[in-house]
Amino acid sequence: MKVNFVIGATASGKSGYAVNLAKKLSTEVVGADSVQIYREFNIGSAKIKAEEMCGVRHHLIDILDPECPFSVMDYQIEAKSAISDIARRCGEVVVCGGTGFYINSLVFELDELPSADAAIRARLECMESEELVDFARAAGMKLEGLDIKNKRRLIRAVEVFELTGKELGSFRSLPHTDIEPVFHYLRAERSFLYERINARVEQMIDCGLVAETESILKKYGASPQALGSIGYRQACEYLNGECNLEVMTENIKQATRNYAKRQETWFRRYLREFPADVNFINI
RNA sequence: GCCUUGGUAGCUCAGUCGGUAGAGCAGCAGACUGAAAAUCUGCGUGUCGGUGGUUCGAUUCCGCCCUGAGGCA
Repeated sequence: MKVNFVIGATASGKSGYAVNLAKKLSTEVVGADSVQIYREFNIGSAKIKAEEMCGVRHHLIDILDPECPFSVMDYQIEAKSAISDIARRCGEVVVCGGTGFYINSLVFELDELPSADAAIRARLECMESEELVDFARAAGMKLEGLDIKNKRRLIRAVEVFELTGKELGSFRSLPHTDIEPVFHYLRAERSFLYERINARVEQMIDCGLVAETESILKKYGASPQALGSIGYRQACEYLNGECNLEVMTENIKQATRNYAKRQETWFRRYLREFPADVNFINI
């Protein structure tokens, strides 16, 4: 099954491009964005507005309440089902988003790993990285190939080992799914992209990012995982009195630029595996 | 005009009891299997403000000049 993926760094103009492409192909759009999944995270996630959809139906945007946990596996299940439904009705499919990890789950199968286990994570979270390494060794786990300085990954690896008795690396099979991707990669000079990001952050703040964050905090507390994402995290710091508005603005711009760079690193490497299936669009 | 204090990496600053210098951030490059807008890794030559002097050797000590900040008149 052929699927169009509209990808690129944040603020590269994916949403608008995807709407146009979907209109041309008489089809619908599936989001691939880990924050836009959530209702109420609108301004800070640069979620497409109803009027900007121009009548094109969008899937996997606004499907969850803020307090619901969500992971790539959940994404894969939901997105695959939406994709086959759209393919059956419209023929073509457009997926659009900047979460490379989610895109990946549609192109390569995820191995049958256990899901996150809150109790195990809570227990491991209390340890320092070095303690975790000793703990894993003592449990008989092999550590080669593991990024032992990355606590979050280390915890995941130990979690998988405790639940299955096998190393995370031993699951690595990653077969292709039945999706044949065609990538539309939006790209720009780094400095130009950074200017667009700076301008968009100013816009988000003018449009009420702080008020949006405050309202989410009021309704759900600080626990929603998306509150840790760019924009919301800094707005929380501001609301906690940790910085003033100007510092918050600069911090959001900075974090967004850093993120855009990480996205480009991901996509650059990723697209090397599909040299014949990439349509480069310079913005 | 005088006094004090600063001028070192793109930015904020450390340091060299005289042997030409290093952190954080930025920037760049990279990793990525159920938290991924997350998490983590690697990369540091710059007339040490200018110019004279002392010295084998000065960014470091001394003189003068330029310049920022504060104070006294």
